[in-house]
Amino acid sequence: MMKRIRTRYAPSPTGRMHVGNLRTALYAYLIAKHEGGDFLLRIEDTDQERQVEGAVEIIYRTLQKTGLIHDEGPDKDGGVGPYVQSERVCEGIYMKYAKQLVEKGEAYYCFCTKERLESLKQTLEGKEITVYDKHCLHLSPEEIRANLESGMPYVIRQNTPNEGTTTFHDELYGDITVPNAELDDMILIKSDGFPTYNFANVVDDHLMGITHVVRGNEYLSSAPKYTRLYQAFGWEEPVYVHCPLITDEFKKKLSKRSGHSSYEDLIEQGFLDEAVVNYVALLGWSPEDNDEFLTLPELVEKFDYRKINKSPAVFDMVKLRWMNGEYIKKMDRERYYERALPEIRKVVSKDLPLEKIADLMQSRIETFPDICPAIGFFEELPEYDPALYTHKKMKTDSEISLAVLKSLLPMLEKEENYSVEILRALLTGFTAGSGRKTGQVLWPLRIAVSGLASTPGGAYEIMEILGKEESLERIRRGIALLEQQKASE
RNA sequence: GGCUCCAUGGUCAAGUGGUUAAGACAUCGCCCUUUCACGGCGGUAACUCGGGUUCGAAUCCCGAUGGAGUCACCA
Repeated sequence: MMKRIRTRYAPSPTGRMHVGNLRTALYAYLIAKHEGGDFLLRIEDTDQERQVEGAVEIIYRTLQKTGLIHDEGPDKDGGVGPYVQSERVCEGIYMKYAKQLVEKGEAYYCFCTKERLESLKQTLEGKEITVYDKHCLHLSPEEIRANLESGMPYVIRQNTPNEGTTTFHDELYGDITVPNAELDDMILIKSDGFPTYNFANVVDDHLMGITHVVRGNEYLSSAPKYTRLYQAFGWEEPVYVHCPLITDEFKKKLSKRSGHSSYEDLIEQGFLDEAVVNYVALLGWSPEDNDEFLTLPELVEKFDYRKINKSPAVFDMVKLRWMNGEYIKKMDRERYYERALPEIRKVVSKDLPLEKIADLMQSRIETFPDICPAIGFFEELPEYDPALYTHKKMKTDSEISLAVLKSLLPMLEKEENYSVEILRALLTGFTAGSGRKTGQVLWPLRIAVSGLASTPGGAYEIMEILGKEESLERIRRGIALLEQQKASE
């Protein structure tokens, strides 16, 4: 009987969630849910200085919107709480376990000052590197007791031997062996009494019964330190799944600090939750049947972490945009209007049928803000060059255009119903009777009512939206423009 | 620089010893169309290199090269 799978997402509340984190959360969720397991949320707020107001709310909101619903967390007690590390600090959990390690000789008190640590620093290729020299490991028990009693600030460090190697197993990468000499004596408990991420993570994953640790590839090189911790405690190690990195176009790790978009930024830029989740799921994994469009339940069903790619993936905004466009096309009316109408209102203040403008745009946009630059001509006819009336392929020029518009005008003045159907019937009838090509009629007409070489929709749709009065006004202006041009020749 | 990981078109990504090396995005061309978009059809484009193992290697091994990650009282 297999143990019930438990995974967790353990963010630190430092702001918005960037897509790398989102993908890690998603994979953790999928791994658990694929097997009917539990997905927990744990807040890792052990860094007092990096706390950001409201960041926890962002985490809740993001998980909610993306559908990654946790089974246990600060707001849903599953019996292994608290689920916020600062609260666990208050319960003395980490200190208790750290002292256990000190007693076993697996960790030790360190009283080194910032200045001394600074002197250990060396620079390699512009990067600052500090390797602790185990100075305090050699303190006598008396010295340690005296230091503690005098209230001297201290940290607790892991004691890693300088000889031998440590091996851990990752589901994707296999066995990875690292020389122990490479493993720094990392700090377990900071001088403010809080644990470091490294320590709290191991303790909590164990205490919360996490079976599969899902995290980013950037933790691969510190993983052996965690293994040593598990061994020091005598605890069973979880299954590790290190997800490949998501990078920018220069193949650098995506990070908040370099100003890469967060999930919330993307939503603000007009992307849909489902599209972002869908796209991000495909960065490092693909379904067997090759169908790229997957809902969250479908992902749960099809996801197999053994098939996650090992190499990093470039975040391709162009493909995300395409996928978002596909999602927009498939949106039902109501939901689409909800997002599209506010965009349209940014540009159109006149009393026009906004839903019709929205309908016109649905198959033409990839993100919602794409709407704005395309519909300005509805609000106001732009100044345009009469040369637009000349189009070789349409077999039309300013002379033909002028003639067509002039003969169209009285007919259109008589018509009251400016619906697409009626206009089409009217115009096709005219075209047939005039002996002209369709393009020779509709091209000039569309230019006149839009002033643009390319528009969403054709002349019928535009005129329906503009209505009779405005359409006629624009046609008259077109005629005037063409006559003016003719006169100046 | 040490350590570790990675290596199929510009990008994502199938492929686990024998394939004409899938598919998607992008790109280019054609068709459809009153323009644009949608849609349809088609094209260009890849196994980093060098050694092995094997009848046979994108696939296994070694090396080189390249890229990335990491080396905090941050997570």
